[in-house]
Amino acid sequence: MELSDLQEIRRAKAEALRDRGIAPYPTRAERTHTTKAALELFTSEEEAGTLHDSHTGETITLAGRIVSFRHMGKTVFAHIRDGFGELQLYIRKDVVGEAAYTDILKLFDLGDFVQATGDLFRTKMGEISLRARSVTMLTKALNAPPEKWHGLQDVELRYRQRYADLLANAETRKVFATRSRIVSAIRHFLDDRGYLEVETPVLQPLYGGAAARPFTTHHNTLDQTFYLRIADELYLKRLLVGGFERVYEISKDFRNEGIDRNHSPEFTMLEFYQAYGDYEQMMEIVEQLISAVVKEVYGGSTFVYQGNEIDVTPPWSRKTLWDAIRERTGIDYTEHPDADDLLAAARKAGADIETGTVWPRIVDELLKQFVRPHLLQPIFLIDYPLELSPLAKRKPDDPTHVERFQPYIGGGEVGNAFTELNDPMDQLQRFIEQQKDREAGDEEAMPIDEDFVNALMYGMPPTGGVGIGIDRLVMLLTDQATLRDVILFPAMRRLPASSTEAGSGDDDQ
RNA sequence: GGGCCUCUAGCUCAACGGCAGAGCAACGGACUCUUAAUCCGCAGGUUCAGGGUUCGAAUCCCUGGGGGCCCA
Repeated sequence: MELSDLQEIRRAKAEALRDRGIAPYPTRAERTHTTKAALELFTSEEEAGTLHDSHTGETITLAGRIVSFRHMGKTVFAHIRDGFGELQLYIRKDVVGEAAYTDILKLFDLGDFVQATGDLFRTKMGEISLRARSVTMLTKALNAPPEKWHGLQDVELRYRQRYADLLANAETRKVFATRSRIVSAIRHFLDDRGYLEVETPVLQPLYGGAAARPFTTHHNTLDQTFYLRIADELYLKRLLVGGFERVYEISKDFRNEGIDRNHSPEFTMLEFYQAYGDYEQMMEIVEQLISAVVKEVYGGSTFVYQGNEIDVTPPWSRKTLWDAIRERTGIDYTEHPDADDLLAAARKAGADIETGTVWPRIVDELLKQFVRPHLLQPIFLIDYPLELSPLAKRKPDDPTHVERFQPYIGGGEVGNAFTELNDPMDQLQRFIEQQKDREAGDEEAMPIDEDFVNALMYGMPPTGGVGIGIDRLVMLLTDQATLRDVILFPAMRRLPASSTEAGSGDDDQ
């Protein structure tokens, strides 16, 4: 790996430190205070009137990255940033000593991690600062940070080198900190309600639980094909057969499909299941869950997504899929049980759908093209056609539809839920129907999972289940337009060999 | 998979057929309360790659690569 001129200059500075017996990468830091704790210390002493000659009496040590550096002759002002904030260092030649001062001037750069010891005071401009008695190197950075005012703008670099994006752009740091709070709030919500967090296989001998194409891999010792899970559903339901009443899992799922602003091949899913529940109860829980999360992030029940104010106060409105499609297109899909017939009606209404599309997918397209864009405020679309939902239980009064709902917020689908199908023979029949779709060329149709049917034969209690796409929820709550902006390291095409030193050509097949 | 856009110094961006430039960062210097510090000086390029058109290409055309947006 060849160093650029700028990197070479910094490497030489690290060497210069070493030559003088100073470690450019010392093993340990001796921080006594975070920047946040230091600011609090000063403010509380100031308020209590215990400052000595307007300085704190206590000597403290801060550690952080140099993010600004202003040299004024025999004085340097610099800001360091740690994980809690920033604080200004005031470094005087007559305080730190001539040799150390020269080191700081000549050998320290923007981006380096340093440690500074001294006491706190306010500058003439009123900024709480550390009057440094010593400043020492913690980590010599060889790469200069991106431009200080504009940050890192290049989207490709922001994704490929997220570390540079994070260190340059406060907004990016904020998005991912919020993401963490969201996930944490979800766990608290479910833990408080007696849900057990579990872990089910990522590598599955048979995939299922959703309509999608899987990633396929191979276990050498077993000499067997495994699939990366596309959903957790069938394993979590097996746990209800085993007697757990409430379980949830927050996990990475993988779907081998295109990448766009709403799809990532690797994404995070929350699924939770509740024995003796049904979709009515699950709707109430979803409303409460989302409200709790919004409250955690925004402190209230409203937020703005892409310019639209959204209010998640329960109860959310509910509308059958049948009504929603009829209202927007005038099409009553129950009057068109034949795919060709429904396709003709859909096209007449202005839908753009390929010839040969199977009936359930036509209904899905009508939903996507005509209904979804209007669903800004939270709403549950309920009662989907049986053909669209092979794992959901039929409505008692209408066996052509199932008890299923999808929550929509901000024009996007954030989840999927049903009263779970627990009749093993019905489930087997649905799998068989899926198999027919598969053979007809629908690559996303589910394979038959006989072990799952066997589990249901032991009996799964009436159950309500929900899946929520965490990434899409985070998009909404951080006002991001692209899924990639809420995923730390989004999947990218590998760069041509020279820069990545890619392993032996593994891109054939 | 298709259409459109994009790739220039470490970073942020100009130059759009006629000498490849600025700001930040760097490097040398002045400055002991600065806040995108200021001031003086200096250096920095395979203009994504390859080919073509042209007296002359970062610029126009073709092929390929990376990325983005829209569509499927």
